[in-house]
Amino acid sequence: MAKTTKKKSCDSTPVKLKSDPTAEDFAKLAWAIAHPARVQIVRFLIGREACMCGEIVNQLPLAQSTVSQHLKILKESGLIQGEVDGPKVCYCINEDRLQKLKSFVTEL
Amino acid sequence: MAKTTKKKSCDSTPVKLKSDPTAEDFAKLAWAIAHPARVQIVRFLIGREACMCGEIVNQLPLAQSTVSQHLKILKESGLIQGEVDGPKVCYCINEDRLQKLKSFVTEL
DNA sequence: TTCCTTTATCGTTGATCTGCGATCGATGCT
DNA sequence: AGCATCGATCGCAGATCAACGATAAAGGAA
Repeated sequence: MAKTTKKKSCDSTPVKLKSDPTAEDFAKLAWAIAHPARVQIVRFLIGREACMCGEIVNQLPLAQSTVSQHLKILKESGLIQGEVDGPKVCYCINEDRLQKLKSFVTEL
Repeated sequence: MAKTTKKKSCDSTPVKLKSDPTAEDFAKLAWAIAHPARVQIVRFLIGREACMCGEIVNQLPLAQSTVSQHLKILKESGLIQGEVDGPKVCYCINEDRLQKLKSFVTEL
């Protein structure tokens, strides 16, 4: 990806698009919620403050393994985090990361 | 399930999350900007108010066909719109749709 | 008309996502 | 110890994405 095949003219316009290092982070956060199930998971977690994985599974018409995958994606984006509590895992929102997403969008 | 297990605010709530139309719309908008190139395109268009496709192509290290694909995705999400102006196409932000995305995120 | 420019679309290749069942690891309980 | 439960991971299928080059379609200029 991004083999940087240079185009010909580079200064035909007075404004140049600066290479945004934030674009990648923005895209990553947006990607995390770019699926209806993950939107619902995030909303659910925000409304519940914290809950177990099994509870989330029960709220969605998806298999446990599928929900676990979505949770993994959300966790990798940093939007949520999970704490092992005995045999269970308690998930909750990462407020800092959520705020980051909000600022990215509002500053558009 | 629902075994009166005294967890921290983790009791069973008969709230169903399936078939949430707003979650789908939210996910669609999030998906539109879930790629660094599309983030940059959107930011660029917001800063420029309106510009031609070729101008966007010159700002990105991507082939013209690839950029056209991204523009198509953004157009399908409703986030941007293009007006045919002779042989060129003038793209601009759909403010209503952008506002919709912002409200979705801020209301998280 | 013929040519040039601008943009969209086609066709391909490889990578990634999504969904599921099955299974494994870890923990708690009896 | 043995067993049940919870959650993560594996492996497979099908679908979609991302990138490119090549080409088509549409309008302006010569």
